[in-house]
Amino acid sequence: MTNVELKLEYNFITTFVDMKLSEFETEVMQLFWKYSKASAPEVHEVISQNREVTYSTVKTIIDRLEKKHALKRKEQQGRTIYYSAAISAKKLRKPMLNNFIQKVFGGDKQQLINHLLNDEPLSEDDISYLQNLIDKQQKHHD
Amino acid sequence: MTNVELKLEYNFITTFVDMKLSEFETEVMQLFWKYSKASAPEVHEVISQNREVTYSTVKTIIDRLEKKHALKRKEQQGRTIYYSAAISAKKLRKPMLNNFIQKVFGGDKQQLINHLLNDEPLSEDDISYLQNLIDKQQKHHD
DNA sequence: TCTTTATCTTGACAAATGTAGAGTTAAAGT
DNA sequence: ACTTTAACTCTACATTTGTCAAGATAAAGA
Repeated sequence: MTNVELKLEYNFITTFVDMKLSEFETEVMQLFWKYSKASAPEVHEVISQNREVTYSTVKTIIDRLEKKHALKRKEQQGRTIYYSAAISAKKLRKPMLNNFIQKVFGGDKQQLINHLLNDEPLSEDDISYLQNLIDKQQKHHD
Repeated sequence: MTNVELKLEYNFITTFVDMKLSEFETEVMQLFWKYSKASAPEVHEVISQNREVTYSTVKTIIDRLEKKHALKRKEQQGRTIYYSAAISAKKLRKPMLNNFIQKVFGGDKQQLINHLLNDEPLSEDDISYLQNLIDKQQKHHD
């Protein structure tokens, strides 16, 4: 997937770390950005609503995310470990989006915007949201 | 990466085929969408402008794309085989984008639009371009 | 306290992916 | 015709990824 350059600060020493998440790992991260904390059984529960997958599989993904320092243990209740995101959505999404544009749209951001707005139907909600964004930007120009 | 459902038509028989391209494979496809035909040495040449990679590696990727029916042999000049895309950019991008939104933005398209448009300030040109698109879409809803 | 149950840990494996060396062979150059 | 070169084919391999079963173990319930 994407190679995320993460800048970590260990008491005044700045280090660069590369984080690379797989598709499944990225999918799981969504939940931690949404809910701030979650346990493996909970994640399993949610993912299971979409497709068939065992607890073991989900837990393995979570373990790998922990090893990659994308998740950290937050607290424990009984035997249950609660994890939380150790890296923000924004930090990950930015390089991932750039990589996606590079690989799938040949680096042409406009193409992506085009595709998004022309080839996929926008809901009325999407449209008013977009209108709003534009209006805001418009102000900066006046 | 993404699972692309491709509808192929073999003399009146419609078949569904799943196509799954890796990141590198997707990257290589860009060139074939851009140039309509290219040889392995040419692709190698272009990719090499960005990173270190041997001809062998590139050729392997092309072979795999051929096996997946994403590329087809178009013509031969001497020993050199020229390939061309056997699937359109649009067909591939659509499911890939959807998958990306799902996995990276938790299915929230507006988040993506937000990222795209707020990342950098829009030029007046961008704005009028967008306004135009919106107006067009708006019509579909009325 | 003893049993049941839920959660975790460990180890494993096939398939996909990125990577490339070695060897073959057909063109091209001399 | 002979040699050189460029492109191809084939094989291989380490790593990553998705997947899970089996076993250990702690908490909860009887």
